[in-house]
Amino acid sequence: MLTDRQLLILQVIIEDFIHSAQPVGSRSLSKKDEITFSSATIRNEMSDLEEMGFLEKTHTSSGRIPSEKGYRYYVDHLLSPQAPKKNEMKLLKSVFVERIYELEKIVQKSAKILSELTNYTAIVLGPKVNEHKLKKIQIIPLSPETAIAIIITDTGHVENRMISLPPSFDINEIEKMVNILNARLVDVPLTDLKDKIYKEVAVLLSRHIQNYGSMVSVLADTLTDTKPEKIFFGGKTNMLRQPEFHDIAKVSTLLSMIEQEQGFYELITQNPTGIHVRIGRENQNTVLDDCSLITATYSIGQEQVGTLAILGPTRMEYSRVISLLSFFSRDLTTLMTKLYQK
Amino acid sequence: MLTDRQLLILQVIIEDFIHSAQPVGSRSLSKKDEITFSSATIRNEMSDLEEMGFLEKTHTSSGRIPSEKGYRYYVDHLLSPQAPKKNEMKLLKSVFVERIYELEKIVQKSAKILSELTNYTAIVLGPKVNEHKLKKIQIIPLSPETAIAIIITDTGHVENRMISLPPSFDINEIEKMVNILNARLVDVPLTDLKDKIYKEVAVLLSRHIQNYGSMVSVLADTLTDTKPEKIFFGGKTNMLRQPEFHDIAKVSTLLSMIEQEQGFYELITQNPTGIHVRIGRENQNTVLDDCSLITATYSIGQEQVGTLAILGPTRMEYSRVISLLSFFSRDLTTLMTKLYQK
DNA sequence: ATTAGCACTCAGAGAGACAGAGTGCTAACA
DNA sequence: TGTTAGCACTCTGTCTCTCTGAGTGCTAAT
Repeated sequence: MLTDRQLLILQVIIEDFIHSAQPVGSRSLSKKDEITFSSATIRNEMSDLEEMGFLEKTHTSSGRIPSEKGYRYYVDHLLSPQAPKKNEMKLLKSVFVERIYELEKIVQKSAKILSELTNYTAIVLGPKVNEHKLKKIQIIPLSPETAIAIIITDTGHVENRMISLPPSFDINEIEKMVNILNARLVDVPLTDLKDKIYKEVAVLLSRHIQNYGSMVSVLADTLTDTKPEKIFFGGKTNMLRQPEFHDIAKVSTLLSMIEQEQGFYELITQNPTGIHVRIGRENQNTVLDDCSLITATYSIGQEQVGTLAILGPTRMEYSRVISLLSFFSRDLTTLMTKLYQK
Repeated sequence: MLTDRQLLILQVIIEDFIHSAQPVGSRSLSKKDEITFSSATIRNEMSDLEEMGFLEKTHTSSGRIPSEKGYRYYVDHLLSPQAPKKNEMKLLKSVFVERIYELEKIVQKSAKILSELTNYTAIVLGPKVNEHKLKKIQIIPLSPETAIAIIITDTGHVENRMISLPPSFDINEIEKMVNILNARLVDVPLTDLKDKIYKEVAVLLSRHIQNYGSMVSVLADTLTDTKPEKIFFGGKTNMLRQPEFHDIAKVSTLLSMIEQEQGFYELITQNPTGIHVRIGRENQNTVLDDCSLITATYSIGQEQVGTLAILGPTRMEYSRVISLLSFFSRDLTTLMTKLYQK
């Protein structure tokens, strides 16, 4: 439906606009090497492209800027994947050379590097904790009424939570209880803990522990109230560098949304495996009307565990970001699989 | 050296400017209830105050704004402490009514509430971890080469770190080692751990564990590489709401500094106990030239453990913020003392 | 010592002019 | 018939000018 020439023009306009942030006019286009025809011809084609909804004008006699539909077409059909440059690769790999083991630290560092490399905001969804299996439970009494429960998963994730002991609870029975818990619950996925506690462990505890009743519910609550997967951000204020956000009123709601890290969980987990691009209003959130979000997933073995995302203006360097994300998610998957696959 | 009338004028100008963010003119001043003399008189006094360095003009025929020296004088001599309002008090107290036990969560919530109450950026320095004493060490093997070390302090702080086991290390000896460590190191302040490991524990380990040498250094490194006290922020983007920062160029370096949380540790730990105000260039940091920082300390028992701080424009509601901080730090001290004092 | 009055200053808003970059349309061209 | 040259037109951004309002500083009167 689009001629080759129209495709070329659309592509060049979008790529020009991505770098200049200025509406692109026919005359400046005609000067480019890849364009061999005159500005008048370009004007005609532009006019057609506008009619079809791929381009827009900011005012009657301005140059053209891509519409959301234009970006969408560009992303779907015109992208030329470009391998990251040497020095970019080096920076990417730097996440992996340091000997870091904790999942969360790797994830955090990833967010930092991705944001530095792109100059956009990086959002990385950490590993899904509750699909991991229990390695060990520890309960350490602090005072007659309080104790710390520590849960260690097979992926090296440690979570700890204060619990208040039931008043009737005999502190000396903690060790006994912990033994029972460990004997029964090791290798159980975190999601199944609650169930298992009520179904199996409660009975056991009742045999050995006095006043076990209230303790069971405290335990069950504590152990299953696992945090949702943690989100890490990098370059939260990078949006300020984009010329389209040089207006405080516009950027401030966006920045507070980013600061509070709210709503991003749903936003970046909507997509299945692979790389996905959501442009402007496709995000279904007025705050993000001028933003695009690119998401990629990473895995441990076959199991998808997390998401990488880059949030930038709709005028985003799609091909660069997509390449970076696809390289990075592949490397991250390799690393994670090596480190954590059973 | 300043007459009562000059003091009154200075105070009214500052308080007016704090609320309006506009230069204050003689005529608008003369209309205020507390001012009984004419605008011409005020002009004369203003001129004197300017000569003495307490006021400034933005241009030759503008109204006056306070200088740093003016704010300083105001903070030192003219502040009228005002008790927080009922609903503010209620919000303040809300940190304490929920049954949260972990120090860090209390601290984090404090930052949030302080920032919401003031509309400025709150910075809260968490408890000094390494002055706390070791309650328990756990080492849990994950794979033949890696294990997790978990350190629990008497204040309920849990830290965990992956360690890579020396290749020659026999995984079955971990339990033995942990027992030795716990027998020797419990109740030792975190700061003294390294010393104690080399001086006392190494000898013991050498008797019971093969290849103890490399393990000792791994342990010592791991256990003493404690993070510095953690800093929590609230309202990181609140600066955007201040009219003096309605210019992106001005605010963006400030915001990135806040985002990276860098440099604030030194900034807010400079002061001894009590409430301190640093105004504009007193902060010794060009990025903060237009900002003021108010710090307060809180304690557990007699031991000072942390700092609360509010970062705002130099045109800050000093008296309100100071009152809030002093109330809050007192309450926080009470709570922490009750919860954690031995 | 205080105040009224007046000349002066400056920022900010609004109007008009102008250059530059762009468009759309028409007519000529290959 | 598709392409191009040419021209009239449009809109933005910038500059300048003017005007107003809010302010000052100074002087003379109270």
